[in-house]
Amino acid sequence: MGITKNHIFDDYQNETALITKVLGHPARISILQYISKNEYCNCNELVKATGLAQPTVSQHLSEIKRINLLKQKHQGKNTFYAIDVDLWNQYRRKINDFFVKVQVNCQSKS
Amino acid sequence: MGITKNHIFDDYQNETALITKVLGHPARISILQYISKNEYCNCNELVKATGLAQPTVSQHLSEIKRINLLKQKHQGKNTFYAIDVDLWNQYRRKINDFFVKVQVNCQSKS
DNA sequence: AGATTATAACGTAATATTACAATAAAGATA
DNA sequence: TATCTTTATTGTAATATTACGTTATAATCT
Repeated sequence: MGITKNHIFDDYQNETALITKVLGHPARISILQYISKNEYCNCNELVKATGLAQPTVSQHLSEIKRINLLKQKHQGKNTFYAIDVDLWNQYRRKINDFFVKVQVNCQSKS
Repeated sequence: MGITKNHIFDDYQNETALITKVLGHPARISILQYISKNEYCNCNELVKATGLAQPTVSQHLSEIKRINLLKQKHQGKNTFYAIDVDLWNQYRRKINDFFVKVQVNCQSKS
């Protein structure tokens, strides 16, 4: 149906999947790389960096905002973006922990 | 268009996105958790564990196979699944490195 | 004021994803 | 052989995603 049955999974599974889903597109990987190297860049820079049209970049930024990873500063007509490093680090630990847990489970069998 | 422009991104970006994309669904998180705890389980067990229909589980297994994370043993009518722990560990490092790189970039600015 | 710039929002086409019923295939069992 | 079991495949409906043209909004510049 194209619709995910989130209700049959637990919070941990849904949250883990949501974070990885947001990272699951090369444009968003590219955008995150660029913002990390150019703190408080604007949308136009990201358009140039990714090679995508402005509305497309804007849409990807919205996806990244869905998990609150972006800090925004408005200055005149510009909007500047930066990564929320604390949250980024939390997500890093969360995803890495998932990997480690699965790995430990596997290894306790062999 | 629903079609990702992979060609405008580099291999690193595409690979990172592909791994996270595969993890980006709660059913696949659930499946990986279950297989890790029950090495060489079969499809029926996963159907029970996830609460999804058998063809849906089969489809999710295919997605996970796309990045070669599953080892299969055929025994009679059964197919048993296990996680390729070495590859899993490689992917863990790859994704964690991405997180760390972005984080380091961010922190070198502040 | 009128033009320009930056970004978000809207609309929409093309494609992808999710989910499952029905079926197929292949081995096991009665 | 006929039936049952297990899993993959096919087909399909519903929904989501990706991408971008167009438009709206808001600020800046001439």
